[in-house]
Amino acid sequence: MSKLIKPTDSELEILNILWAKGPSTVREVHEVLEQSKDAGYTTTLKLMQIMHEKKLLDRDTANKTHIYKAAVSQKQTQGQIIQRMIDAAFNGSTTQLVMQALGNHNASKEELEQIRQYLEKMEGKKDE
Amino acid sequence: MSKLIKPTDSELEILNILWAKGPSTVREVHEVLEQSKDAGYTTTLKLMQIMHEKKLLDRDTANKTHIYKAAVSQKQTQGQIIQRMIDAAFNGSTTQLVMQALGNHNASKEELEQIRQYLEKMEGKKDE
DNA sequence: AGTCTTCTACGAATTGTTTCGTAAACAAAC
DNA sequence: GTTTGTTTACGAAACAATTCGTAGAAGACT
Repeated sequence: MSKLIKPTDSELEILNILWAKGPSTVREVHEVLEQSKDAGYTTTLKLMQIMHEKKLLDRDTANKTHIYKAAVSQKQTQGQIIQRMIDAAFNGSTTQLVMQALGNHNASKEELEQIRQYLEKMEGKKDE
Repeated sequence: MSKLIKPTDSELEILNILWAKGPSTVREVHEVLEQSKDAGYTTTLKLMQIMHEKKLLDRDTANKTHIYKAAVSQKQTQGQIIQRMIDAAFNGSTTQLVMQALGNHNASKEELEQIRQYLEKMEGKKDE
């Protein structure tokens, strides 16, 4: 049984920062956040405290300035978000999602090639 | 400029029903909804009224029993949902999303083949 | 020690979503 | 025409997410 991870959009922004930077203080996270959105410091603090309550973040309170880090893996979180979206908006069809994503986005030749190779690797696995 | 479509999860459930069934009454939608969740009739009604205010649904009030239909296309809605998710959870990389989706889900050989063909068609287009 | 800054904690206001009770309009059935 | 059932409209309650002001603790600076 694996835990249900359902971050809100704001929470996901914070998780992204922590995944990229590793363990950080509220101030460090806030400084990154400030670049893209307009929010006060205590707003970021409160959000991260709530995320800690929800077990999305771990924190080290040994020092006055607490250190937070993601308590959920990027991969697992992405997996669950995708799955929910496939169920909610794509009638459960991964294929539909993938095609929509590719068709929508005007991927570069390099990207398409990368995906094609990945696909072949997977098809190969099926033959074993 | 195309309109921003941001349905909540509940709203998306209703959109899915209307996309599948076409124009329907509140009761018809509610009866489908009831199968998967537990909500009163007036809850469904209110949701659909709000969706009409938000221009997610059109309605025909010629008769006492109103007829609702989706005012946004499935394709456009799916496209926007995917794009938001790519930006919010996949660092803007469609490739990352596609690989995660494929890797996660254990797609069947047929599905993989279908996607591979789609890919080739796209790569072909790039050469024109 | 006293001042200044930084940080956490708390609580409240705001906003948005979801839920449903109740009433009024309307139609159908008796 | 009065009862019964279905529908819409309205309003309010319950809940969750977001925002931020304020207070107090902790440390740094002189």
